Amino acid sequence: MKNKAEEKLDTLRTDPDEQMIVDRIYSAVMEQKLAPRTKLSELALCETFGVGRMRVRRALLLLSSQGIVDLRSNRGAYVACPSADEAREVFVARLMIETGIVQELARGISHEGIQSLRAHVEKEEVARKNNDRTEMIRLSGAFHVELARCHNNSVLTRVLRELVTRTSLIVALFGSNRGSTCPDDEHTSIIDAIANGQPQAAEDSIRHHILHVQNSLDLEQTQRAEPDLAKILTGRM
Amino acid sequence: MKNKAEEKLDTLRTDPDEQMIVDRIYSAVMEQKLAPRTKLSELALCETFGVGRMRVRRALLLLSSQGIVDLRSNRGAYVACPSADEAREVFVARLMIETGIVQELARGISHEGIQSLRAHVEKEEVARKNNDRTEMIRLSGAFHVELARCHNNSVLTRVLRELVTRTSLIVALFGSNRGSTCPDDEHTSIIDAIANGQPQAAEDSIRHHILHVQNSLDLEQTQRAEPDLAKILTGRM
DNA sequence: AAGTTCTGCATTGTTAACAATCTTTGTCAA
DNA sequence: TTGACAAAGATTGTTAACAATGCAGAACTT
Repeated sequence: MKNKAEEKLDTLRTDPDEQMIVDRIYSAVMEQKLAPRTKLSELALCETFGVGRMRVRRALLLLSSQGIVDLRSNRGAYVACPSADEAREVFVARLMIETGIVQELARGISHEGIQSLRAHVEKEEVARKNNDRTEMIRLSGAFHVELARCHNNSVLTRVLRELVTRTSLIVALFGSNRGSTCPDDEHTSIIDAIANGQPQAAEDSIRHHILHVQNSLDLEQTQRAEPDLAKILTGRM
Repeated sequence: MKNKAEEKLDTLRTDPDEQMIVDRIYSAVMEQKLAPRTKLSELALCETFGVGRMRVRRALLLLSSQGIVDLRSNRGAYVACPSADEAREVFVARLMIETGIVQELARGISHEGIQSLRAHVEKEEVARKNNDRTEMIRLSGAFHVELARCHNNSVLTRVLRELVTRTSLIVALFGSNRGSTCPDDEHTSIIDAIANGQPQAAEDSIRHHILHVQNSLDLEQTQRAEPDLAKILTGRM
């Protein structure tokens, strides 16, 4: 008989396939390769990932439960298109959670934590030098998830990953001109405050940083997309 | 042709059936009617809710993505059984989010918000007088979700709902003797601080309150359940 | 009697066919 | 030309059968 201690915990909850699809779509959204309102047809995803329809549908359900994808009955899955109100909610939640995280990190972070954060910013600088826009966008968002990861809290990490991804959608929708990536020096100053054990400074830095992103957006514009298209195409441009 | 303005937004993402199943299981866990490790067989759920297997499986997938249910490959779905580490994560997250919420509520809450909170505590008192244990447990948790709802932030509300529900599981697993329900006066003092516009007092109250719950638990016990059972049944009791 | 292996049953996972809905295209009438 | 209507095609939603896995009990061996 098998030893009780050898109980297998290898029975993972979600199949690798499924998680892979979810992760890939997450990444694509974060990197702004998938724009809001993009249709995600089941057939296309099946072919792309080489899996059956069931897996795709489960992945889409998970994505929709996290606000990354909108499922419309009998009409398919679309990359989510957050409203201005939803956008504000996301920023409020991010402010609350991220200020809390950096405060606590400043009160005591592991050495490896600091190192991984510095290494991250290093990568950002490289991407900037190489003018690798996709990588820059990806790393800008990932930095914030990395902060949560340093806190060693899987709940907060998961939530923050969702919020950062939705922020990508929001920037794509409401960004004035370009996908404003986080300026790298702001990340550095956040790390410095944490490393120096200054909770208040860390909180101020990240609040300033998040507000900086939010203020670069135009969340007040009357309407979006749909009417634009209609007017542009019916009117004489 | 249909008017553009009449666009139907009625295409809800999740079918009512599905959401109903999820909600019912959520409620049952919150009320501690569903204990951790309880098996949720597909057949039983199909019969209970009178729906097909697909709906049940989708509901279970959603629940598992929120840590309420564990899906074990080829072995079925079980009510989640959080580890002590996960429990600590939940409390850390709750402290961070809830202190943030009450602080901001204290800086400005709508009149209806205060009223709904007071009404909620009223209900708790009634349940207490009636010795309605189930209702007391339910309301104790719901109060915290209600705080988030007053903040008008659907993201935070959803996260907090998940955290409160997982807390029910944690209390069921690690509670010393009984399902310790939140003492009603602590809720009242939180509301008072909010109503009086005292962010710091509100934060202190809720921190004290959450820590009170956490400290009533025994998160340090060496092992749980499984080994106990083995020893009890193999040994001569 | 204890333990091991084997067989049958129950439950879950997957697939494929079918049904329902939406979108598009083409036709017709005003 | 514009609008409405209808049919064809494509996409999604659902169901049911099948396959695979795990579990429990019986039979067998030592």
